[in-house]
Amino acid sequence: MTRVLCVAEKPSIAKAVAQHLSGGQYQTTPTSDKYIKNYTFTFNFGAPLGDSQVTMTAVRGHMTTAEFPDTYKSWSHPPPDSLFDAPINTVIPSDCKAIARNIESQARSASVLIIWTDCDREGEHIGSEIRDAALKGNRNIQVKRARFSNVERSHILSAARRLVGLDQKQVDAVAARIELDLRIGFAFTRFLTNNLRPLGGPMGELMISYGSCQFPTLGFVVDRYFRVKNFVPETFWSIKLVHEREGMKVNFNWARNRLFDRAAVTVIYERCLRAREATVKKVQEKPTKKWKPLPLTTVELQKMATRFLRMTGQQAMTVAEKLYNKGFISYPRTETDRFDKAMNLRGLVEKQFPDGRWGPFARELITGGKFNQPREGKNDDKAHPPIHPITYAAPTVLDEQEKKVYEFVVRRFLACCSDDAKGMATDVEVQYGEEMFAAHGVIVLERNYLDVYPYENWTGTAMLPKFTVGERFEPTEAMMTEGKTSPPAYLTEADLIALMDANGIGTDATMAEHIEKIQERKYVVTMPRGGGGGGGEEEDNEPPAAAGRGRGRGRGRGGRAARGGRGGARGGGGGGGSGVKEFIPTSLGVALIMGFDRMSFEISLGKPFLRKETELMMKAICEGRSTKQEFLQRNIQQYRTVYHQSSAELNILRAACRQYVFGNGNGQ
DNA sequence: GCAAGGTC
Repeated sequence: MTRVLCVAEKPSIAKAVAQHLSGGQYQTTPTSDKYIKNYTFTFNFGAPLGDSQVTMTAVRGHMTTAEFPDTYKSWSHPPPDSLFDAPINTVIPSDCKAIARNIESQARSASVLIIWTDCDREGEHIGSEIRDAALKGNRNIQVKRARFSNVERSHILSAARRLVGLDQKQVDAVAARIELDLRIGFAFTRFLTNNLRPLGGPMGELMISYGSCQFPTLGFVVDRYFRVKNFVPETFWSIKLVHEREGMKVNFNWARNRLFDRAAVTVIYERCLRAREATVKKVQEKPTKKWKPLPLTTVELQKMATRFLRMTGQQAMTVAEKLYNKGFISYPRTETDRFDKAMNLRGLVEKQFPDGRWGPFARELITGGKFNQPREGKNDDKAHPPIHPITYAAPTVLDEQEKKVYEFVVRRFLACCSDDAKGMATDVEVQYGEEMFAAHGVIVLERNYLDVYPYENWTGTAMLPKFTVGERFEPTEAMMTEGKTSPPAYLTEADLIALMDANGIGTDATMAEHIEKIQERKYVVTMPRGGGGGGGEEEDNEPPAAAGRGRGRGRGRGGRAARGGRGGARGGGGGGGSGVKEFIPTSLGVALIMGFDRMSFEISLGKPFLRKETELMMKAICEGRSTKQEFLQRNIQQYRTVYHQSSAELNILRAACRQYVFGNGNGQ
């Protein structure tokens, strides 16, 4: 019999795969790592391996770490820029030694190694770490890799019979990223801390770190801060048309919405009044629907948790991990928003029958024939399915936080397996003078998923009275109104996560960590939205992080929110008690970003472009269009130039710090 | 004392 060693990325996968391959007939042996067990069983891999004696074990994510030699311990000499070409050692940290030894010794008695890490880039690199540990124990071991994207029995069995090789290109791409992040992170952190310390104040004590993800994250917060601060309200005018019929008040919206020219609106308005009557030009009734949500990804979970569960993204992830480790929900780190067609979703819905809150809804899906296949998003990380409940967890076995997250995951899943909400939309268009006005109404006919998913509602739900094409009527009310544009709102955590996601900053597993990091470093603070400071509308000179703004959230896109009517911008739902927090940079955070922005290099460290480029170059390595050597040569050279230019223009950075942190001079 | 990425 062939002797085969299998290694997964985490203990839970090792167990699940062992279970499927052995049909439950396996033996368990503990290792010297408290989380990792070895499972032994027999399995027939088909040709060429055939009947095999298998040991299945795992690592716990990356097993090695990159570090500089001890001679580079000092922060001042050799100078930080020596880190751009210092040697790098890849070592196994002490808490991973037992894991490596286990693989090494198991490899001695095996002739084949099969790597069962996640099928993403990092997984491929972890696979290479496993390979290296195994080769240390057995130089002749044959290395194979299983490709699988979920732990369904049939999928695992077919993956075991279609083994492939490790993809060295992906391994190289990750190795290049690791090396670059280490060099630039350490070099710039030492540079900033050393050179800003003499300024005193907060810089005298704090560590000023730089990281390829934390700086762009800070950049987003600072960027929005300035868009709020520099916002200049503009006055606009509009025409409001109201008609009462059958006891209902119908608001017609002006097709031009609003104009920033008072005289023009006055002329148009007077023409409307002279026409006296409005004519109905179009009446359209058509079925409409509100789509059910997409299957749940990590990014979406974090966004929803910060909006509706009063948690930070980080807290939501910690709780989700606990639920995962207890076996209640699936793996919480995924980019996938489509379920594999082979998955037995009905079975998972049935598991929710016992619940008093959503059990009846789940039952209706299955026994009432209301089950619908979930929508399919465009993302598939080929490593994990969307987040979904695995088994039923009674409320008594969960703590308060776990209850909230579990409830959300279940409701989201049931919503996905339900049907879109359905309604009837009515559009009425009228001509008044030479201007067009329109009213829109919706009647909800079937709530469907909305019944189990309270995080959404179908607003704007209103019935319209009967109108007939060609009829004329004298509007009850026609008014010229004045309003002011209001500034965009500060970023919420959900906004920040969305920006990071869109710009490729961090991964689903690390975004929340970067957000924590820039708070820990005192680059940003959070404040309750609408709270603090009394929110004087005209004040514009408050220092960063000094006061919250009493503003409702803007409704428009592109930061141009408007509220019509005379009252101007007032409390549009952001009032106290919403629990939503917004991110505001500290004076230090502003100084760092502005300092780099004002220097004369092409791409500022505070912008997301460099990191995006890194991401693209990693892709290029994976696709064979570039190599690790080329990546490192180019990037290190680029950052070295930035480093030396930053040294040469240190006065600009220091001036920005004096300006924003101490309020001295204009910093130019 | 420094990064970002895995996972517990």
